[in-house]
Amino acid sequence: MSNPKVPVLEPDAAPCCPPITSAELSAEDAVRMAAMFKALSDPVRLRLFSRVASHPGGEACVCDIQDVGVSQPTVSHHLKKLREAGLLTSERRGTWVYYRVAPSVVAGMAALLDLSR
Amino acid sequence: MSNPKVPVLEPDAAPCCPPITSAELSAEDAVRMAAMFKALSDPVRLRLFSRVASHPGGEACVCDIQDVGVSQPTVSHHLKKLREAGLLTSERRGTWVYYRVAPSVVAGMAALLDLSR
DNA sequence: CCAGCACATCGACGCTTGTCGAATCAGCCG
DNA sequence: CGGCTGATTCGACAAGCGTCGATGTGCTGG
Repeated sequence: MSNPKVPVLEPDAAPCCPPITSAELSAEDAVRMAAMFKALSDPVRLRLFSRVASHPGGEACVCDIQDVGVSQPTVSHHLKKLREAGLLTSERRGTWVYYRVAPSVVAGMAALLDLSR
Repeated sequence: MSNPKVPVLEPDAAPCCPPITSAELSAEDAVRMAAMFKALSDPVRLRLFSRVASHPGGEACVCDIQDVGVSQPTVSHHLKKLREAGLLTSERRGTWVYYRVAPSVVAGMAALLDLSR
């Protein structure tokens, strides 16, 4: 729509939405948030995300996490999806590419699901 | 162990997983959690879920939330998906069917995404 | 008992998505 | 340079998903 190559969210940590119990989502917010949930809606992607998130130092090289039972191009494909959704960021350092989670974006999803507010 | 319709907010909150930063998900847990995220990965479903969650009294009749821009069978289809994922429960009372959120399940998803632990 | 409302199911149709092998790009080192 | 390893992109294909109209089911009221 507005911008074809920028992912769903920007770094500016705008938490999108209050807890889902306090008010219903607008159609636009629903589209944005659904895109993030969609990024985590595949078991392989969720495992990759989990491996990055739980990796010591907060980042992981592709070579460290790619053993999830699918081919290496498929891993790359899924990491791209997570990147495009704004949940992961990547950085090339020499031969390797390192991924880390985008904390604010994930925190926004968690806040949305927090029913105790 | 089966407590059919008690609106518990129980230690049943051990359904799946610790925060995703503490350890990587197993393949089985990834499948289970991915199914829940998938249920929220469609904008229409997310809006329906949002409307139920934010409805006064914690429950909503289909007729109150079905105006989300798609046909009535499609709404029914999406509510079924949310039910099958365990995120919503339904109960028929007379002519109407009321939906409400399953708090422990949603709390489990939120806890998984809680990066600050 | 029948008309009507609320909701669910069915069958069909496009579009999207996950997956793979092959090819390509990007650094490193001998 | 030339080969090697790590990672992404490409093209293709089957399966899955969202959507609809038509139809079915359950309940209420006349």
